[in-house]
Amino acid sequence: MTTLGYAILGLLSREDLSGYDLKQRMAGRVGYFWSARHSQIYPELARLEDGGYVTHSVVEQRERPDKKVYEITARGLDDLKEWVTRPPVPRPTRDELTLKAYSVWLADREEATRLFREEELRHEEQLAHYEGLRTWMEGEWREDLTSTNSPEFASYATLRRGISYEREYAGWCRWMADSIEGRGPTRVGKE
Amino acid sequence: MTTLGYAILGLLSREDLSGYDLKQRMAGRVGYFWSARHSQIYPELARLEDGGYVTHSVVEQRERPDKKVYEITARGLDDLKEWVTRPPVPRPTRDELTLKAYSVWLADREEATRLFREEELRHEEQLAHYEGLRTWMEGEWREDLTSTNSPEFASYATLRRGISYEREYAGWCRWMADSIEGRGPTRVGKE
DNA sequence: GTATCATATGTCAGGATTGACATAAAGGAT
DNA sequence: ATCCTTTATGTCAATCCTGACATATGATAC
Repeated sequence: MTTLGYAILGLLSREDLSGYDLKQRMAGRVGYFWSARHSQIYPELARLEDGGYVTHSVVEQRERPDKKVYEITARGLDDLKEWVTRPPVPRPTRDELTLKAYSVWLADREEATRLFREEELRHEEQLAHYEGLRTWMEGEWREDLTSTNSPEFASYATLRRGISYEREYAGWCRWMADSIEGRGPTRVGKE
Repeated sequence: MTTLGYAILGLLSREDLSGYDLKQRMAGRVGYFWSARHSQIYPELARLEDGGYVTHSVVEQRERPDKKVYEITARGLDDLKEWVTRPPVPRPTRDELTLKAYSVWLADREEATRLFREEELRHEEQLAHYEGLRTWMEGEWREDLTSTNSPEFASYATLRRGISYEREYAGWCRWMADSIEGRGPTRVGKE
């Protein structure tokens, strides 16, 4: 079973979805840290059905084309549960911007500053978006977030990761831009 | 030109290296955020030489097999410089542990706690290792780090990213483990 | 009427990456 | 003598993933 397979099962464990629905959720991010195109999703659904992890039923619609709605099986749910706590095999982190930083000493000062300022902005914007979601979740899901065995807690947990990830990334970009610009890093709090 | 190609050029811009040397440096990490196996490096070197980005000369050794030492060309260096400040096409972040967190509500409490504690430890250890390197760099390279157009600054910059990345990741894992364990997150400073 | 858009499902060629397989030279250990 | 390790260079099959191609329905816009 591939990681993508588990990503799909993770979504189907919460609600029944069509391939198109899955695509919508995975185009952005599943819990913000996995993504896939529909060209990968449809074949994977077929494999999952082959393996008995999901089943589908055709739903006829009046105002749209028919769709196949997928449902997770008992077997699929068992496999998903087992996978969740299995230690992931560490995979190398690949980050092109950080790789660029390794050769930044060769670059034009101004262009390099612009690059890291732009990236800082990108991550600040993503962070602001996530913070909005967080406020909404903390208001709407106050009760659900007290128990860690609710899907709401799990969604909130991945969002927390998104927030700390974007904050960290934006902070490093700011430090880079400040350093290259020559102003010396701006201190915001300690470190 | 592939990103791997630029990773190799980034190393060759600092010193001439053989395929084997490159493998050693990329097995760990190039500046900690790119990696490759030798099965990818050797063909890529051939492509780079084909494109005129590098040249090689055979160096005979007495106590070891002969080796091909690669050198970056003027063309290669120009291309590398241009690439450094070109905005990277945003690629989706894929993180299996965070994906697991999205389905953690299905998991056994104890097993999930153990998982995130283990991962916390892994990242703490990596962080400690990086902090050691940082102390060494700040002592050894005090002067070089004042100018951002030195390779030492670039190495230091990627290390900074490694440090903040690991600290962020470890912190999130701790929050996860604490939350699932039921002790409620341990506050360390604010946030 | 026709063009475009959102819904809906698929295939396929090609590139990136991994893990296994393969060879060879020299040193050190048993 | 034989085995193991390090250095050194390569190939190849399989997998993951992207981007392009392909088709169909019904709604809305012009």
